[in-house]
Amino acid sequence: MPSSTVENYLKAIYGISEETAEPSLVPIGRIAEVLELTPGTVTTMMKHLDKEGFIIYHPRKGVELKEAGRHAALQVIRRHRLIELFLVEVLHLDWAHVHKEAEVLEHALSDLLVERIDEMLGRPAYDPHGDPIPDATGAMREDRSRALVDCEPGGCRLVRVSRDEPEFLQWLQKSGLRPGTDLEVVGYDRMGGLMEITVAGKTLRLGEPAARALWVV
Amino acid sequence: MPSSTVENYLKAIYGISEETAEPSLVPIGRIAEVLELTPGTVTTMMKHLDKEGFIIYHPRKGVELKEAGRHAALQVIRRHRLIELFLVEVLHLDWAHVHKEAEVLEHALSDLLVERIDEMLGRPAYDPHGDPIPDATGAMREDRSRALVDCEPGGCRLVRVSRDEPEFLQWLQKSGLRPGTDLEVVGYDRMGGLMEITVAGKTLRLGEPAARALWVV
DNA sequence: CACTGGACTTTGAGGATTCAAAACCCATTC
DNA sequence: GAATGGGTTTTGAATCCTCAAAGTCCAGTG
Repeated sequence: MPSSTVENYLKAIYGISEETAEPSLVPIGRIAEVLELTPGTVTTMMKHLDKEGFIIYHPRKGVELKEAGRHAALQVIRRHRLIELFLVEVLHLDWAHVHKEAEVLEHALSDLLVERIDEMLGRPAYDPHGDPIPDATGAMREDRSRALVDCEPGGCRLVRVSRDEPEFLQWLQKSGLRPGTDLEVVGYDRMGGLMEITVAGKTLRLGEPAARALWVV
Repeated sequence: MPSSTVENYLKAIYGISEETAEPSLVPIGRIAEVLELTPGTVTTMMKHLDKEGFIIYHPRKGVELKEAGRHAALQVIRRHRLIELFLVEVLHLDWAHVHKEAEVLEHALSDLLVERIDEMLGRPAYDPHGDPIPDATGAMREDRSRALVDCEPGGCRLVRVSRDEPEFLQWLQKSGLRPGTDLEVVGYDRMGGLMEITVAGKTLRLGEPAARALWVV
């Protein structure tokens, strides 16, 4: 029932609200930034989403998702992640390129089709980037990973990658880094923002933005 | 590049122009009927499609596709038919229900994805309804079938079904009629509009609209 | 407490797509 | 040749989503 535009707003709001551990209001400017729209456009839509019962709009403060909004967002995220996995597993598309494809398809698949795909993939819990896939009710695994950048030297396993750029993902792949890969932190130079790790015997140096996008247990 | 709205107009125009053997101008009212829009809406869009170079708009007479329009239409039809086959073959959706699903997805799949699906299905020539699938250049098999309603008594093979309603398709399926099924025309009562055929030993009676939607060789 | 800067809201507008209803054109009829 | 009627076009308006730019609010500063 919500248009794909509305779905994208809700997904963005959900995503931003998940960025911080503490629950807090999502600022309008942040939504505008994520969706690459002007703040005025977002304000207009926030009033609309409030009237529709998806969010509570606190003028000049920000917005928060209501249950209906959270649920709609999780359904879109579920579709997105199932589609990504489907494209990789069944159609053998490249891990690095499925994101944009899924961004479109997540608004075009019927519930029946999503259910069929979910079933075919064996009700998977994680997508190709290591993000948890919500089940049909919206529930998903708690994330227990830490950002690599916060790790002390020692062994750990990469479980999630929180960036979407194909170039970055392709570089990871070439470096042997995929969700599931075991690695060892050699050391981190906080001042220089440079981390040294070992993967399959080879030594790699990561900049801080990269080390912040890799999540390990 | 054309919006999905434009794609639907072009697909409709192409479809109507294929209804008659002789090439002739496609009337505005027919397009409105197929797309369930008012004639005024269609007129507006025809001017736009003409300006964009997809068609030639002859006011008060009708429209004809230019090469760009024909090509765009065939690409959409290609996507539609490949998606239908994919849904049936890979996701095991019911033959009777894939049309509406494909109607949405045909506007959401990238060229890369279409190519991948085409390859996976072995570059198929026909979709689940027996309609020919254009190749990447827009070329497709010539259709040599005749409407069942025009057949003399004797044996023939069902190759195509030209209606989309799930109820009709489900009824066909229950009656053992699918593209590829051999059948025998027992007789046709033109006045009563009733055709009697034999399928796998069983006798079936078809009304004229049904006998007109079944195509045989 | 007045001032400033930054974030947010408002306003006016435009593109895409659609409708209802009035106006129009023209082949056919009388 | 004028009238009729059906298909087409025009007109005015609405919805959805978007922007630019002007206006507003408020936390923090001096």
